[in-house]
Amino acid sequence: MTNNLKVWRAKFSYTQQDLADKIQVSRQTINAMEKGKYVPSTVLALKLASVFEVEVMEIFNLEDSDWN
Amino acid sequence: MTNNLKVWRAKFSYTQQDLADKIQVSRQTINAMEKGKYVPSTVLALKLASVFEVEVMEIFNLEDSDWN
DNA sequence: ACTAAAAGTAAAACAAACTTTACAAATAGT
DNA sequence: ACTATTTGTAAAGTTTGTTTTACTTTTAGT
Repeated sequence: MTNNLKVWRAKFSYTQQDLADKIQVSRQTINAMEKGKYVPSTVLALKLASVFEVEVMEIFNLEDSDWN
Repeated sequence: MTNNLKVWRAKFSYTQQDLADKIQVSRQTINAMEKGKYVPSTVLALKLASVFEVEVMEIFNLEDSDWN
């Protein structure tokens, strides 16, 4: 799975800390997400979509490898 | 967070096992999700959305309590 | 160049997702 | 009613998400 978190965050001029506060996670969680270090929970995905007012799929995308 | 998994699954006449196979998890994982026993990963949410060809938000919805 | 803010990273600890096995309860078809 | 299929549930175990603390590196402003 890939994500455009960094792009959306830039678009809103939020720091990682700003975004972390908004969705109530630690800054490291935001950082690790942007770095693709792990797959966040659906609640986090929905919260991010809510913050940026977009669909989840505009932030997160499945890769072919997710189906293997 | 709530979900309409059961409704979507019924709409497609899939058994829990069918759906489990499609998104490659155990049947118990599907069952537990439908029962709201835990929050699935974003990969699973995206796979379900893909199977049912809908947006993630048509299956999963945030509750007010998710923001507290 | 200096400084402050932001971002990257890492390890330890804890919480939660997900699997496996196994069995009981409910549902549907004949 | 009988049987097969489907669903519910539970416990133990493994894996992975998330937090906390802390330190280093990068970026931006003056």
